[in-house]
Amino acid sequence: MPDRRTEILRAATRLIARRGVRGLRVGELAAEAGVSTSLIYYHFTDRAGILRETLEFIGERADRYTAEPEPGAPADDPCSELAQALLLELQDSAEVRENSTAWGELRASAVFESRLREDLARATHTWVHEIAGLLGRAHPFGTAPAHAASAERLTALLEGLSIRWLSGSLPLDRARSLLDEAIGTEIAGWRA
Amino acid sequence: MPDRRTEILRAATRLIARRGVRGLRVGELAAEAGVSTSLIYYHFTDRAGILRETLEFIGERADRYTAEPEPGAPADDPCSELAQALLLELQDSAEVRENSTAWGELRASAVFESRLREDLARATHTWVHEIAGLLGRAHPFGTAPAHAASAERLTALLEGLSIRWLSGSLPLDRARSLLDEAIGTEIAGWRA
DNA sequence: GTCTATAGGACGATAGAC
DNA sequence: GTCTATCGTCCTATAGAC
Repeated sequence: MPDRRTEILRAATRLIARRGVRGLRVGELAAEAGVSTSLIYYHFTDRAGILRETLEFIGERADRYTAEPEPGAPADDPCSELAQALLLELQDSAEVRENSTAWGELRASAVFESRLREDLARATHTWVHEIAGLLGRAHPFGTAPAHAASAERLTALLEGLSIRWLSGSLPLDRARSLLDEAIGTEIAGWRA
Repeated sequence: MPDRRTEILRAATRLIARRGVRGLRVGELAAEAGVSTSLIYYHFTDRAGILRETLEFIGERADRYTAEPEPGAPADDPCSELAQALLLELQDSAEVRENSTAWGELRASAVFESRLREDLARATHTWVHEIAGLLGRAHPFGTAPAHAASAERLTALLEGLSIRWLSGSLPLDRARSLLDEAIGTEIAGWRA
């Protein structure tokens, strides 16, 4: 039973994914959330504040579905568990597309708004750390710095492929196979 | 001796790099270019048209400094030539930073504006093709599809690292070393 | 906490002279 | 080709009732 505030943040995420940060209109957000414009300003200081809090919201939501184990798949092998965790973000489902689009928007916005940067860096670090943990379980003999470097490369590659997909420069299945190969290459690198 | 039109495009690139596509105001662009607002509308159809043409401009300019051989360095080895071509885009110089920032902005904008997508896909393809060509010279025995895949991965990784750098989630030297290692890994993959 | 109504300003785009 | 002046709209934010 989410409160109004959370409903507004959810609506903001949907709207940012649909129209972009630049296209987010406070009035439109009110309509999407089914409330009045002034209620938005009751709950948030201003438009920039909405953006900032939406980032946190997206960061938390992204953590949730990355951490969540797949219900249908067994995925006992930590190596394929890693592959799944990353490939999960390159899927043409409404939720993933929405999250990826919104995430990309906020990443791009942070280049120009310093207030967003700190939160974004923290969320990024958390994500990289999670992937590094999976890598550690997939290959326990690698060193922690090597896992960290691989995790940074793989997540940065994923973001790069993701925005190419969303901006129409790369078909989804091509992005998936490129990422899949990169995962293999990173792991193979340790065995050498 | 560039004409007014080109001056406006240059000013647009500067401004997009400074304030983002979202922050580009036609009036501000006029001031930056030292002309009147209405002259902008004489040379371009509307705000979206300015954005589209600025993308082409950036694409051409990026080609130019990627293709250009370094004046000081010998760089006979095609392998280090490749590394240079990619690492050149992760440098804290005004020109690179401006181009990378503007490129990232237009990439992000294309997610929501279909008119931008075609140009962007073409510019991306050209870039990937150039890098694939360098890979072909660095390792003539690899297959063309393998070169293409590596080029796509490396350029996508570069874009991912670049925006993390620009958005304050990754220090520049860290981004450089991560990319450097990835180049080594891609090339090592063929030898195996 | 939530609404209606509106102030106040910024911005894209155009008209028309030179 | 380039300017000055301005229109009309859209949008953020607030005032004030309930």
